[in-house]
Amino acid sequence: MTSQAEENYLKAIFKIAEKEDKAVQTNAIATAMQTTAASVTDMLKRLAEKNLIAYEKYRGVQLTDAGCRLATDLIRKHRLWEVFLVDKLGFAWDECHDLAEQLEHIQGDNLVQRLDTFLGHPRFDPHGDPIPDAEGHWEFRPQTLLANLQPGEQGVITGVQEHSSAFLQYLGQVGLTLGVSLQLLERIDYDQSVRVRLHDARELTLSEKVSKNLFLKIENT
Amino acid sequence: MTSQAEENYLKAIFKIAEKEDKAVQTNAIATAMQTTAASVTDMLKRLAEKNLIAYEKYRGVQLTDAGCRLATDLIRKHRLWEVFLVDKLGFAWDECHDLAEQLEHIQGDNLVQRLDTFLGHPRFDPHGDPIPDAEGHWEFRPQTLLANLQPGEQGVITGVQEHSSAFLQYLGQVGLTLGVSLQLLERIDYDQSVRVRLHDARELTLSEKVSKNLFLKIENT
DNA sequence: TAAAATTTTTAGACCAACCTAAAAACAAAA
DNA sequence: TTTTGTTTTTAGGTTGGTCTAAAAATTTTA
Repeated sequence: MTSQAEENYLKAIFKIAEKEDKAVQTNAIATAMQTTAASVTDMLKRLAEKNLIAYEKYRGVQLTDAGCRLATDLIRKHRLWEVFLVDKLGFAWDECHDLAEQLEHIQGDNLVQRLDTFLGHPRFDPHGDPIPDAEGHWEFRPQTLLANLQPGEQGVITGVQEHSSAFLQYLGQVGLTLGVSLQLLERIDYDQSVRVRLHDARELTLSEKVSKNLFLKIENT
Repeated sequence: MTSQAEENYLKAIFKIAEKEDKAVQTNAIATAMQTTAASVTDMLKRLAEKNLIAYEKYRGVQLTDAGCRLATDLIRKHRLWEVFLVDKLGFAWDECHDLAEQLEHIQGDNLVQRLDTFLGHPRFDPHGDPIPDAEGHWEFRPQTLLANLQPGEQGVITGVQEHSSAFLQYLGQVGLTLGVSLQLLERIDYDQSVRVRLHDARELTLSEKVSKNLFLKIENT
């Protein structure tokens, strides 16, 4: 019905639309998919033909309900497979993305549902991103960037904004993973870096870049 | 490196070569892949170009060492995924083939190895077929068709010759799955059907067709 | 061994998905 | 409002994988 290429476009469009609430532009898709604008235009015509997007020449695109549903299902599959790879197969959280990118395209009755059950209906993936349920809905979880914490405030790591391998590997190395709780000691005015204390009393200095990509749920002390 | 289509051809060639020990013919591949001889010829050229098969016009093909290795790896992956689907996700043994057919093409460092470990290094898949090890080797397991048992002889079900959904479903319905032990009571001369007694004392009559597709390991009584 | 039947290959075409280069539409600035 | 610059689309081409129909090679039969 829908090819892997089509699915990848739908997912890319969904993710761009999530951030900016306006029609998604051809170039934005081209950049996200690492391809050319011409190729994107080609594909947009196909997707419009299948009523998965609303496409007006030169005006950008929007997912239709059907397209949106398909994209959400893909994200659900992707994130469930990531949980499988990390929780069951023991991959690190920076190693699972490319594999999940392939696994999300596997088609079969009941597969997702059975996988979900097997994994214990997880609601978040290994990066803290929410997993849509079978109806395509997910709950909003309030979380704050470490960069926005006040000195003295304490929180537990709930997710990352950037998903690059380099960032995830770095976090893993210094012991910052989901569920770790930490307290903001001080913010250095000069470069906006922050000093934090971990649960085990270890102290770390984190750059502004790190603090702007790390989500926490603030805890009352 | 190798596309899914190429991989499927290699696997088909491997499976045909396994049965008949001579060069594999174009038509045999076409039949197995449900495609045309012309398409097969096209693909054979590509595979020969990549040194995965030895191809001589009009003379059929043989897998090279590289091609054979690739095919064996695919079979390993296919069968490991089948174990996953049945043992972990709870699919029936007649439901897992199509999914495994997709999953076997997933590429990633360590994936197969980790999956193998997670599953506890199974040596046989849910249909009793042997799973090649990481080096591509598998052991031969002596087994006999139910049709070749002598009255009075007893055995435990170790596999099936036919893998059709209809056959597997039928077996499941009458309680014949891997590991079930049974004794051959008598063979009816008229139609070569057989009467067997199961471990739980239940008696069944099985057609010749069934008895010629069911493997057992003979047990000494 | 020649004719008939079968198998295999070539020739030519199609589709999905991509590309580059050029043209067209739109947006911004002078 | 005309020019300039950016974005998007079109035009035309490539590749992998498929197809049908026709030609060529091989095998079987007479």
